[in-house]
Amino acid sequence: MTVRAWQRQFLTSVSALSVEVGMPPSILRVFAWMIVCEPVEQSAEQLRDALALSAGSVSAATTMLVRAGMVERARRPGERRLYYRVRDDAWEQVLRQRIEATSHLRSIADTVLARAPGDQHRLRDMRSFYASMEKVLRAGVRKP
Amino acid sequence: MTVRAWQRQFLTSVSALSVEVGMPPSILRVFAWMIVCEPVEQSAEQLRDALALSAGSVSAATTMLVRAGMVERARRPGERRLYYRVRDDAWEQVLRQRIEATSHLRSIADTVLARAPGDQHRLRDMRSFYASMEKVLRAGVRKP
DNA sequence: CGTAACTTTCGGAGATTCCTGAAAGTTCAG
DNA sequence: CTGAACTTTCAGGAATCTCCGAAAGTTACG
Repeated sequence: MTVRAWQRQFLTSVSALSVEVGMPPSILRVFAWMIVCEPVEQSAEQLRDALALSAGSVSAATTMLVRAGMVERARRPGERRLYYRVRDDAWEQVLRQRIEATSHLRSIADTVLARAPGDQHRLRDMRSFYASMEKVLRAGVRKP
Repeated sequence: MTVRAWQRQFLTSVSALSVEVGMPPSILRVFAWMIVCEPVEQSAEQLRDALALSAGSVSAATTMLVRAGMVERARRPGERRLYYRVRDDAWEQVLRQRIEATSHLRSIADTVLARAPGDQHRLRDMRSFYASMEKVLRAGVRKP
């Protein structure tokens, strides 16, 4: 399996974001590869070869991506190998997680506001930011 | 300057997010403190005392927060000290940066799509996710 | 200017993270 | 049930990150 130039470019562009996304490069690389690989389904060994990762890293990455709902496993009858592919609703999962994270921030602000005396102008700003963000994102779920 | 229980709770809740936000705990703690501190304006020394940080860490944190547009410096005439306070438009800056990041992801997808042959169903999904995200966020800027 | 008050820079220690490679665990064909 | 193929777990090491503290740099008053 040879990695083409445009695929390599995609891999590096995406894994460069590992720090801002807060994910290990190897996991980002695996997911990026699964977006551009051919064929769509890849075995752990294919991932290992294409990305020059150890078997352990591939296992950790696939486990994590499956748990996050971005990737799904597929077994083929009469084969020991597992295959992985991007889920159709992968991006909905991403959105869901963002909503969750936003909601969490808002609830932190809520909780502390309930305990804090006085004006708390700055805290209220924070809460209304995340509240409106949350609303906007949830509205984005229902396809317009 | 004594840190109250509700303030401490806020500090820990926020700094617990350092890994998912992708920011050092100390910077997050400084920003969190600036949201709940009294008085609103704090000198570097006050930050140092309240958060038990070294002068160097406080300096790094304030520099970073000022550069990110979340915090502003204030000088007082006839005083050597610098004071810091949360900017009124701090959260607009956060939103702006999110839009930027989203737009960047979309443009990565765009660029690679232009170079990739064939169907690229998965890449197009990614692009349209970030494109619609971008649109939604930009709409969120104009206050409803 | 000189000095005192305050802030920033910078080298390095300590902690954490990420990845590898080997060993153990699973799964399926025979 | 046995053995081979494949996957997961885990300890360890390298690289990175984060923070501290001392020294250098700034700023404002006398």
